[in-house]
Amino acid sequence: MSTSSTALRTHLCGELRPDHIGERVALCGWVARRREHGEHLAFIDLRDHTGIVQCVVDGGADLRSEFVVRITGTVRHRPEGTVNDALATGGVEVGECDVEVLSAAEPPPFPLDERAPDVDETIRLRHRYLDLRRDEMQRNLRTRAKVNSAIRSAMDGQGFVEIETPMLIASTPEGARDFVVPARTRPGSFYALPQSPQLFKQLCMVGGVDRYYQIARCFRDEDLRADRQFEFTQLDAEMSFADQEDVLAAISGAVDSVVEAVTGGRLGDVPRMTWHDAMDRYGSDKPDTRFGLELVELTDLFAATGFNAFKAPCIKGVRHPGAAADTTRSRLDDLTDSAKRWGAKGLVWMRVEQGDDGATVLNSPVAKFLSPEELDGIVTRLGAEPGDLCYLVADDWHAVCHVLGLLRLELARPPVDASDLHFLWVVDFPLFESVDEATGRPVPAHHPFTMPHAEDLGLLDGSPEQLLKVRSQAYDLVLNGWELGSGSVRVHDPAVQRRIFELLGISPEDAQERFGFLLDAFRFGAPPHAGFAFGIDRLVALLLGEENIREVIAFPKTQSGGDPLTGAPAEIDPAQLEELGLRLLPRST
RNA sequence: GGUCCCGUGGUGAAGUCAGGAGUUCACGCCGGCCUGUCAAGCCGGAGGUCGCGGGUUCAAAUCCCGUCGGGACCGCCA
Repeated sequence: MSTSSTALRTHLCGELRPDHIGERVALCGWVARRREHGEHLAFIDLRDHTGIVQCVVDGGADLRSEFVVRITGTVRHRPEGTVNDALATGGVEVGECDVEVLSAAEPPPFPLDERAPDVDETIRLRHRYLDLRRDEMQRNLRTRAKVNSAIRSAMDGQGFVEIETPMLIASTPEGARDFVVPARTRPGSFYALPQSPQLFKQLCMVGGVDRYYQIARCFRDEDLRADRQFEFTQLDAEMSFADQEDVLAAISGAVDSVVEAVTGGRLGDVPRMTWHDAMDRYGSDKPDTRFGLELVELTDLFAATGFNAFKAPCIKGVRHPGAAADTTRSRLDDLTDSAKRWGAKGLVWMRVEQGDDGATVLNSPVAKFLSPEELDGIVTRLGAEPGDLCYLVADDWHAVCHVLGLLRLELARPPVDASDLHFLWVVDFPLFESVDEATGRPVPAHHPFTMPHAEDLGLLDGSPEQLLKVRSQAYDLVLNGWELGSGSVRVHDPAVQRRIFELLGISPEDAQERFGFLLDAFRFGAPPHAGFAFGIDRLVALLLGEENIREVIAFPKTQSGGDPLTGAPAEIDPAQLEELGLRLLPRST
């Protein structure tokens, strides 16, 4: 069946070309623009999802913006000198038009053209059905559909089976805050919406599925961001009898298909970096490797320093080449404030200048507290040259990396750019991200079913310091500083699982209570398995050069979680509450 | 939980720092003119509780407090 012709139309607006000249066509669409020249002539730009074509109405036309019309006419050459190269259809026009109004329309509340991105986003969202008519949004929706399609064929081709897992599941206290749904049939009980299909996909492995995937909607009740919505979509996958390499290869295959479908290019070999390197050099577990400004280790230079602020377990620096001239003092003060908000005790900045004797000197409020050797060391280690600005932070390793990592982004992060894609696997995540000072227990970096590195298993019985050295078989996919997704090899050995639960302070009773169904399943023969999930909203946004995933979601929510179109979230009828056995607390003021 | 920015006819902006008549610009809208335009053009017109509430002041879009809405970020997101 043709994708163009229907009962009401023979062609789509954007597909008319000189090849069609002479054909009598019927087009349907919206009046994008009209140029009326009195009662004798009018130009109507007719728009559908494929584009715009100019229709010439002799005798004028009483149409308004966004009227839905059916225009029947003849495709013809544009007269000499009136070809419009800005339009794909600009070589032709539709003449001898009969116009039938299918729906009249009120004037749109905002311009549906290239000016729309400047419009208050609330207004766009309140009238999202109008926003979606725009080229850019049509492109985004269709690219997203193409991505889903590419993912499905890539996963199908690799032997993965698409399985739908439930949306109404039991809440587990780990991870993000759950969205919760009251259970009418069991008052006082609640379902939760899945943060991910994690446990179900592992059950699929026990169920002999071998390779599972799902384009899965996930829900997390945490604060929203440019790259985070309450509900988002992941490619979720799991493989049996597989290790990390198998998973990376399979996911790379899917991402490669996506990149090819969207850009025509190929993914190529995705570089890898250990988590420790990522933190050490970029101050982030999702480093944006499109630009330099790497963190430079300086700790040893200050082993015997007299400067109290630098008597710290870790000191690192960042060099911002050539930034001295256009970085004002007030900007430096702002950066210092930011660094403090990010958790630093302070931020040391140094302007690199050329001294009278030609030597490189550091101009900084703290320079007088540092020895010549220390200053020389900074210059040498950072490779500082006159005109540069250098920033130093002293604290423990985590804090230094974190603050300089954020500073690095603040100083030099390039805008989203679809033509400059730096994919990166971050591997060897630690099993535990920290040790809780109050309880002395390690805090898991991933979920508690993450398999440690085989050679680090012995450290599980060691000191807290040794525990923090345990690497896990967990890995993230990063693109231009956005975490696209993560995965791990799962624990399938009951002894290892018991030990990890024990370390985390999860008693056998707790474990049974929370994940009993999974542990039970594992008792009946669990294959070694590993998996991954990546966020499709984020991937599509970055591939399209969008700074915000709302641009690739048909009906997204605002930062406060509202939908200006439907008014969600909304109060519900007291009768509904009654039926659910719920009563509202008085609002706190 | 926190930091910062924004809110002015339907839309986008200027005006706010430094208080003085709802002032201005562009688009859109309505009417008129117009036979080759393409963000058509020309002429005329309508349209605003300056988000909301309170305070200061002779006087508030402008200053102060609060609040609502939007955005970016930190925390949070196993």
